[in-house]
Amino acid sequence: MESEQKKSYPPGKIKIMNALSELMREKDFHSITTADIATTAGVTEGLIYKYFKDKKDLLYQVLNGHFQTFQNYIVSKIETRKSNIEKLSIIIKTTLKSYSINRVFARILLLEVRNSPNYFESDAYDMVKIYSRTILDIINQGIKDGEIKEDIDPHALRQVILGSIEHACLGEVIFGKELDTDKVSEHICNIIFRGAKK
Amino acid sequence: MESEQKKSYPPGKIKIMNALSELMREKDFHSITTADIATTAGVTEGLIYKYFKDKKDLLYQVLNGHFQTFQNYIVSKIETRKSNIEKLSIIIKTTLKSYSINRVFARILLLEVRNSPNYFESDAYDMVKIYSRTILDIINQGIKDGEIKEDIDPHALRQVILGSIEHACLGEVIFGKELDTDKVSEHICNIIFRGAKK
DNA sequence: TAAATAGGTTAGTAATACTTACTTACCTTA
DNA sequence: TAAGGTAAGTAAGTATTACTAACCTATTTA
Repeated sequence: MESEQKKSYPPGKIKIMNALSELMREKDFHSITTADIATTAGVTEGLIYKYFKDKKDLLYQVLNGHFQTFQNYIVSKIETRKSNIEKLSIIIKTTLKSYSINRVFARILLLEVRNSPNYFESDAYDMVKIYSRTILDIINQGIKDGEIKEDIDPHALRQVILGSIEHACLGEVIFGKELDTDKVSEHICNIIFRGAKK
Repeated sequence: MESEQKKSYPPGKIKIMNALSELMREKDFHSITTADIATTAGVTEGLIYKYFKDKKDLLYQVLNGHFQTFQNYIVSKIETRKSNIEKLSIIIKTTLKSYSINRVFARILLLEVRNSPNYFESDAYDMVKIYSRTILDIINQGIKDGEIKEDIDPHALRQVILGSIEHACLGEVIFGKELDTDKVSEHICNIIFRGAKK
């Protein structure tokens, strides 16, 4: 059920990371105490600080662990397609699905890390930048290939795509609502690519 | 310079709220201590708990204060317009501008409150719901009036609109970047209403 | 065999959100 | 005009919690 970490990490470290992951399904990060984490993991509080600089570092590393799953899932889906619009559609659908499958990941990424400045110097954020860059590249290629209108601002389009995805997930992440990712992504793509105006 | 609160609040309460507001321009909520707030306000820590249930309640009330400014600004702009598309465009532009002018407000709304469940029972969240409902109503009216395609899902369109706005502000809020709100909102509207696909 | 290293524990400490008991000043209204 | 009530504010805590330092013990390594 748990166990995303396959690395040759010491067992205690894995237990700690899984414990936080588990607790974050119910509570927000700030109201989870280090004592909580330790007892859930079945280790002592002190051990947390053997493996993690501080509580936030633990959060970032958990985030990074989930990122692996995310990246693999995304990459496995895009490559085969030739059309850039199709690629973007796949990214939208796949990202939505990833967030849906992996809600703790979504919760950390969308709600918990963004308010602490040092997150933006973390490895996890580097991965976000790569992901985000990928989208921009596809957009630019799409404009070059004549699939996307040339009067579209690439950065703006990326913003609309990312914003739509994230906002669509919020209800899910915050209230635990179910989300029909196929349907929602279709609706979003419909709006973004074909436009809402008659 | 400060002073948004005109209500007949006791002076200490106003000072406390303004103090938090001020501190939040530089730090994130969690790294601001109650001692910080008290000294900045020129009162004692105890007084905070005379007027606010806890630190988060203070945050929510500050948010509510800023909401007043926000609502007034928005409302003053929409009413005169007749076209629904135009109304939505104005909302996008005006919201972006509001966030830009009032960054502390944006920071609280987009980064700080969403991760604590009891925010969603606060008065502040009720105002968000009203704002959000307004957008949905305009969309539905737009479909009825034949301005917006009838195969568009109203909730999805709202999500795209809100998501685009919020994501566009993130850089601003997190990194303090400047944002050309007129330009950005134009780009966003261009994509959402006319579509990105050639 | 000595020593270093890895995995883990115990028992703290400092900081910080929040409380309780108290003071002072102001406003009723009888 | 004085008593009583209340609103505004203070002082001095307490309990919780993130984090630390020193210690233990087994297993590898030289």
